[in-house]
Amino acid sequence: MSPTRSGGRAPRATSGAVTLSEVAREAGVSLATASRAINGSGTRTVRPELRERVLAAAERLRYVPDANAQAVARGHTSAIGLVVHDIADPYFSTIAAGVTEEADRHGFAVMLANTHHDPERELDFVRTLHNQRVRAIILAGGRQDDEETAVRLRAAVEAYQSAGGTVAMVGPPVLEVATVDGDNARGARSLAETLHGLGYRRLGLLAGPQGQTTARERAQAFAQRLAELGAPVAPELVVASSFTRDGGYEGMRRLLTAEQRPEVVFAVSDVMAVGAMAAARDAGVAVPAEVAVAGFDDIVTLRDITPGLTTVRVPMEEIGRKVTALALADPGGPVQHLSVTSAVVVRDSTPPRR
Amino acid sequence: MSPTRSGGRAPRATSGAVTLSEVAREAGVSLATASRAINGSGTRTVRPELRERVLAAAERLRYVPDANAQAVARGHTSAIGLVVHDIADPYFSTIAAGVTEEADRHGFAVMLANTHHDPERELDFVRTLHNQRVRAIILAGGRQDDEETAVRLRAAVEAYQSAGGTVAMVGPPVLEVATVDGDNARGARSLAETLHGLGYRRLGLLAGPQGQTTARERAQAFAQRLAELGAPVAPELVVASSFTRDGGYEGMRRLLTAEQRPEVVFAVSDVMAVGAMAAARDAGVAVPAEVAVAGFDDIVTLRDITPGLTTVRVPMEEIGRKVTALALADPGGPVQHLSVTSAVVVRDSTPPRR
DNA sequence: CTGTTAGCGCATTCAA
DNA sequence: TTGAATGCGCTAACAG
Repeated sequence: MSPTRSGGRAPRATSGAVTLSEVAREAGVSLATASRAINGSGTRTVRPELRERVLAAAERLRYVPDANAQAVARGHTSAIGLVVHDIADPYFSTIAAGVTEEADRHGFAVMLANTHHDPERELDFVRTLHNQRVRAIILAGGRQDDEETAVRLRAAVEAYQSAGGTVAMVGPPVLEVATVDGDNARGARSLAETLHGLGYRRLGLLAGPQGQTTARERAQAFAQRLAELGAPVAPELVVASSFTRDGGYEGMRRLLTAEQRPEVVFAVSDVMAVGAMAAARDAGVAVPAEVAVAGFDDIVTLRDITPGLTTVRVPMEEIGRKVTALALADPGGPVQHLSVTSAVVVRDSTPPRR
Repeated sequence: MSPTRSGGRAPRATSGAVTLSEVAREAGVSLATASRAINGSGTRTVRPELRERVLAAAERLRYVPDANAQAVARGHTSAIGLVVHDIADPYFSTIAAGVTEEADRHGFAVMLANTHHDPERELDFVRTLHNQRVRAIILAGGRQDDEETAVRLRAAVEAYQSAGGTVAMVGPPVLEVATVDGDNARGARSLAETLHGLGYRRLGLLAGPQGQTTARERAQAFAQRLAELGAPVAPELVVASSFTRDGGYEGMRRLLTAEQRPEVVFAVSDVMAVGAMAAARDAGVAVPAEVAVAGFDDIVTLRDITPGLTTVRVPMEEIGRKVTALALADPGGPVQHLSVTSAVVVRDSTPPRR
């Protein structure tokens, strides 16, 4: 049985997968040598000739290493977890694109978890990802302030961390966890200044779900800056709703029934803004002639709508890349907090007033 | 050392993760019993009292099972892989939403792979997912006809399959692999009929990348049906381009320079249609007054644009759910081929003509 | 019903 | 440089 023989067909592995020891046997070397030849981690201590032989055998047998077994043996995996509220939402899917890209660069696989805005499922997923022993977990949704589950979530996160996992999230800096800030507060302030500068004085606010950090940050910073500028948002012109198209639609409907209609409405996300514009249209109120509209995010898919939507550009893909880089950074170092830069983009939906 | 004692703090696992044997010791039972108590797979053969004790110990120690070790021991994982061309594209992210939902129902984690339309990376990802030993791989992008890599991709897929993996894809039925058809051909034919019925006779076609099944299916069926109806698309009014907003933009620019401008332009995706509308706008050509536009997909985020975009609604989330169900179906059964139903949605971008 | 034991596929230490 | 042996965390026969 000369090991170098290669005429016959590859043996049919009845059990399905080919194992390293089969490769070793086929190559006529020991299991250890085969292991070293195939991944050569660290010290490459295997004679070229043997290495060739092993690689050839692996190729012939269509050997594919078993990442699970490697994980058990090595004590760590090559996967990270990504938790989003709604992968169908362009905001999150764009972040996801950045995450997969960066993870790819580092040779990591990405496990995707979609919570559908359910804190309970977010909790479950942290456990699931812990269970999968992912090297790091990225929490892309804004924190929810639901005290109920927040505490349990924190517990799950801590359990994961104390087991050696790294956590990174998108949002304002918090202790013990690396963060990438989306620059929401500053962006919202800038937008407030811009609208004020354009001449708007009576402003409406579709504030989104106030339990969510992202929405609240944007809404609060916006309102605060306006107050500083001497044009505070009237309480009856602030409406909370869900972070969706329908949330924007319903919110706008309510705003349009106010005794004094706002001159401009700021929706805390582009998706909501689109809903708001639809509501105005359905109500026979012209945008921007009768009511101007502004959003937040600068979703790519929405850059071509008419009238062009004034918004705050958030570099979502960059956020995804950065948060992944943090998640994969040396666990030894200090907890890092990065941020990106948002920028107001003025388009036709908010023409200069008076 | 009474096992029931519980006063002290949970032992600090210096190595990070808590193992099953630690739980067993803490509970004063054997490793096997702990294993049975915690997952009770199949026959639940453990006395309630002991079970309680084990569960309590696990809780106290914050034990989280190691899915990798379980995978090695059991011989299979509880994860599936999803390969998409571009997760930031609403088409794919919505399919992904359906996939995660269904996978979740079955207790499977989802590994996301984003190819960025690169066939080479698609190939790599199939290997990576094979390497991760995912139970099934879902190929969500349309097949590419690039002979070069197509052959290698098929080889990788076959290697994965012969190792026991299941493959399911979105697209027209092909051998050896479960498929869910997006009803592209029928949808495109219906749209052709609809536009013809509205009075359009000179039609333009933004055909997308002809190397991709999805785009080609839509374009071909559309053109063919129009030919049958006696209104064939003029060759100079067919332009191939990328499956993106910019592809639609550039394509439309070219169409607008034709000696005889088309009455209506069908872009094989909504995203392209939006680009096309932008191009018309930038060229000072009114939509739909001077040129009508139709798309395909009925992307949710684009349902509120003005003028409302006539399109073909594709139930992407349903596709995601179904293809996942197929991927997770009993591997023993015959290869299944499902399909979903698309439907033409007429909006303002294609008003009746003459 | 419970414990003992033998792997699962692979990495790695320790000798040779 | 190479091989034999050990162990990773867990499941699954196999005996009691």
